[in-house]
Amino acid sequence: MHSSAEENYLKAIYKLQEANGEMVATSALAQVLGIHMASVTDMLKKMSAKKLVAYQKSKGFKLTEKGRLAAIGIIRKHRLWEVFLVDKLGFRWDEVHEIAEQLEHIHSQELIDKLDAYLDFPKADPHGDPIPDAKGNFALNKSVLLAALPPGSQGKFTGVTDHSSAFLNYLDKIGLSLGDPVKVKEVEEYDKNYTLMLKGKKAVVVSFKVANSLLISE
Amino acid sequence: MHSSAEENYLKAIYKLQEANGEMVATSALAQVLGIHMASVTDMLKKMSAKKLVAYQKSKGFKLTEKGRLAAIGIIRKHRLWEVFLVDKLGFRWDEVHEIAEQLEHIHSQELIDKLDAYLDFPKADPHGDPIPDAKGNFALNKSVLLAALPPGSQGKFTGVTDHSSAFLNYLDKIGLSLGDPVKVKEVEEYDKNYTLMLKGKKAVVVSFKVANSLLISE
DNA sequence: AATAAAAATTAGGCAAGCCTAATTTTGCAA
DNA sequence: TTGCAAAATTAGGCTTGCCTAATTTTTATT
Repeated sequence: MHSSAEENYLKAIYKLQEANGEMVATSALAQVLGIHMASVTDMLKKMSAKKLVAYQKSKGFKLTEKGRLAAIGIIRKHRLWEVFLVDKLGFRWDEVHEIAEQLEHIHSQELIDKLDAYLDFPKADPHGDPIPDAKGNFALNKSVLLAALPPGSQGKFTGVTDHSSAFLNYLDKIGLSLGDPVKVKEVEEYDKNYTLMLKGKKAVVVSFKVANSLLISE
Repeated sequence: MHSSAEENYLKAIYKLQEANGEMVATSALAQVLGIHMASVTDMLKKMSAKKLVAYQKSKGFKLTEKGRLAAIGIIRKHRLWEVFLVDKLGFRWDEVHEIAEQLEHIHSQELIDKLDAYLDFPKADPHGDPIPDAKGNFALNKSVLLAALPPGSQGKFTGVTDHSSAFLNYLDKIGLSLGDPVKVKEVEEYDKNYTLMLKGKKAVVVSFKVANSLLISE
């Protein structure tokens, strides 16, 4: 079994690879984990020895297949627990991240299998992030950033790329929830503000920063 | 916040005090925690500095009020999670201890409050052990050991003092479940075997060892 | 190619929690 | 009361995962 520290490295490396391509730098990892580079070098040496990551001289490192599967397992646990916290316990979507960060390190395959079944095999967490199945496969979601859509486009709001409480609360405030239909009415050239039509013909104007944090599908 | 190691000490000390009276010995703690005495001495020095336990020269040590409340909080979490695992996820009563040992160390007061409400404020865990409320109070249960009852007595089976899988599975096998009525039909003087009448007029003969692990109320 | 800045690694340390071995303290029996 | 055994503590060490400071390697710029 892996330690919590190792699991946090695995998750962080996985996410960095997702976001920035193949190879991950020591400095990038240090930054997202909030620790010093020397510590990262240390830990990666140990994780290399365990065949969880592979170095490539002066190019960085990446997860091995073993490491990738372990990382997906942790992400699966995190997201299932988030669903539990919101759907069953009644937490708000901006409150669950820290608790799930702890729960994701509980070691019991049977627990996760039963939790998954209890939640009725959800495909996404409360922020729209996809949940891999027990075999590590994601039901692929072909969402795009709202900021990439031209005026006139429409679709369904299915995820966020900014998971901060501040952002999630902002969405609550303008009345935008996961699954809602969204139409891009107008894009102001000058400041890139987006005018959106929401459910119930409600028009809202959001900044590019916001448009760049919303994922749209369909 | 306390570390998992500290929490395990707190829980162990609490249980030893419950079972054997006030003062707890280094050796007893080392034994139940499965570690060496020197390690216990180390840790207790640290926990003393934090005012979680109080030494009494050459008499042993005991929990301070602060330590007692912390211990009860951990026991509360452990038992609530056990209820969740059995009632919601469908685990058997002999399977939940190890998983709850991990879950009890999750730090979030709000999580426990919501879990408690979600489970409808249970008063006992799947083994009949009482669950303290949010203020640390146990709804007192005045159960007695079956082995202390004379022939002819009857009551309800409300708890066990042996939590091993082997014992719990044995109870399943003879068809005895928490809450069932039990009557002591006969006690054999020679070998102290107990003949019990269970639900549906089923008679079973159990050893003294078994009678000594069953708690009866009412 | 020279060199400065950025990235990475090495070296040495620290706290938590455990260990073994050695020593001291305590308690009980003769 | 002595003396031995059990209990407890001290001393020194180890691993994990982090730290700072110093050094080396890489990369980018001129």
